[in-house]
Amino acid sequence: VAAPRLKTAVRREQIAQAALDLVAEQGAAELGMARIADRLGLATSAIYRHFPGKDEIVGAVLDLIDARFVANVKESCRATTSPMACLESLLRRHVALVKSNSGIPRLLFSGEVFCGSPGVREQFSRLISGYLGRIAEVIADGQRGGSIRSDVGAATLAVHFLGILQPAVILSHLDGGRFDVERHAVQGWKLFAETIAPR
Amino acid sequence: VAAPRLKTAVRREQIAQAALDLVAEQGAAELGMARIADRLGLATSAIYRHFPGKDEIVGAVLDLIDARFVANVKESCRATTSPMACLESLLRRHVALVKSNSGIPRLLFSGEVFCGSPGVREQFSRLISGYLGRIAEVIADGQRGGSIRSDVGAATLAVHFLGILQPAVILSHLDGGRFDVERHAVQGWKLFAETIAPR
DNA sequence: TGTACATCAGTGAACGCGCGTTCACTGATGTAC
DNA sequence: TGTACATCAGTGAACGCGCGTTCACTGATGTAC
Repeated sequence: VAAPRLKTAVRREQIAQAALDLVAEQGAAELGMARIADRLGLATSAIYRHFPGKDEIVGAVLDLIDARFVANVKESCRATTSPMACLESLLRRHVALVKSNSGIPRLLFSGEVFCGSPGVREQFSRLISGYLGRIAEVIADGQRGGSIRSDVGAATLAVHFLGILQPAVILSHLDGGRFDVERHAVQGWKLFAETIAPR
Repeated sequence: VAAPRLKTAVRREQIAQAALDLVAEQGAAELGMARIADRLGLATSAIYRHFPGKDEIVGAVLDLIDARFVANVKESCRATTSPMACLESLLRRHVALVKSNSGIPRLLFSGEVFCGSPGVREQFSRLISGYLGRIAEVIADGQRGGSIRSDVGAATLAVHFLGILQPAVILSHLDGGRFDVERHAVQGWKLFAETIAPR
C-alpha cells in the first residue's frame, strides 16, 4: 500500500500546506511529523525524503505565510490609487486572510515559532520586518503626497497599523472566535485614519 | 541532603515565582518540572507535594501576572487625579513591568498558554478580559467627565490602548530586545492621546 | 530501442531522548491524651 | 511534660508515553551506451 510517487518539489509544497492546515484545524500543539504524514497518506519517514527535519518544515510554512502577506500588499496597491485607500484595502485583506486561515495566527503566536530554534525565530523576525517595511513604504508615499501627516515617522506609523489588528486577532483566538475582528477592524481603521491625517 | 522543609503555602509561591523566572531567563520552552525543582534545590518529585501537575503551576503563574496587572491599574488611579493621567501612568507602568520581567510576554505568547489545556487558556482569556475591563472603566470615567471622546465605545478604546504596546512588545521579543519599546510607547501615547481627545 | 545501472521516493520497524508523573519510603512536624 | 500516632514535605528510582529521527530495504523512474 505505497503512496503515489511524486516529485520532491510537489511534496514540499504539499507538506508545508498540510502543516499549515493542521495548525489551523487542531492548533499548533498538534503540529508533528506523524500528523503531517497522515494527512498526505504517507509514512512518517517519507517526510524526511523532502525535508531535513521539522525546523525546515516550519520554515517552509513561514515562507508560505510571507508570500501571502507580500501578495496582499502588492494587490492592495495595484487595486487602489491613493496610499490611504491602499492601507484600508490592505487592512481588509489582512483581516480576511487571518480569518479564513486561522493557522497563520495560531502558528505565529505559538511557541513553535516564538520560542523555536534561533533560525526559525530569525526567519520570523525577517518576515515581520519585511511586512512592516512594505507598509512603511506605502505610508511614506502618503507623507510625500501630503495625505498622511509627516511629523511622525513612517516606520512608527507602520507599527501602529499592525497594532490596530493584533490585539483583536489575539482576543478572537482566545475566546474561540467570538470576538468580532472585522467589526473591530472597521472601528480601528476609522480611528487610525483620523490619527494619521495631516494636522 | 534533604532540602529544608517548608509549608505548602510558601512552596507554592516559590514554585510559581521560580517558573516565571525560568521563563524570563531561558524562554518558555525550558519551563519544566525538573528545571523548576532545580531552581529551588528540590527533587523533581517534591513539586507534586504542592501542585497536582504542570497545568496548575502555569495557572499559578497566570495568577501572579494577573495580580501585577491589577496592582498596576490600582496604583495608576491612586497616583493620579484624571483618567487621562491614569492611562498614561498605566502605560508607563505596563512597559516597565514587561521590560523588567520578560517572563510575562514570553509566557503569555508561548504555546504553553496559547495552545495549552482548555482550563489554562480560559484562565488567560479571563485575565485579559479583566485587564481590558478595568482599562475600559477608566476610559468610561473620562468619557463621563468629558475628557475623552464619547462617540467610540470605552471597550473599543481599551482594546486600542493595548494595541499601542502589543506590537512593540512582540517586536522587541523577536529581535532580542533591540527594538526600543519605551520609545515606541512614548510615541504611541502621544498618538493615542490625540485620537481619544474629544472631537 | 533495449539493457544495465544510478537515483529517487516510498515503506515499516526501531531507537533514543526528555518529559510529566507515580511510587514506596523517610524523617521531621504537629496533635491527642 | 511525655509518649503514641497521624500528617506532612522531603527523597530517588522508575515508568510510560510521544516525539523527532534513523535505518536497511524496495520498487519505480530516469539515464547512459
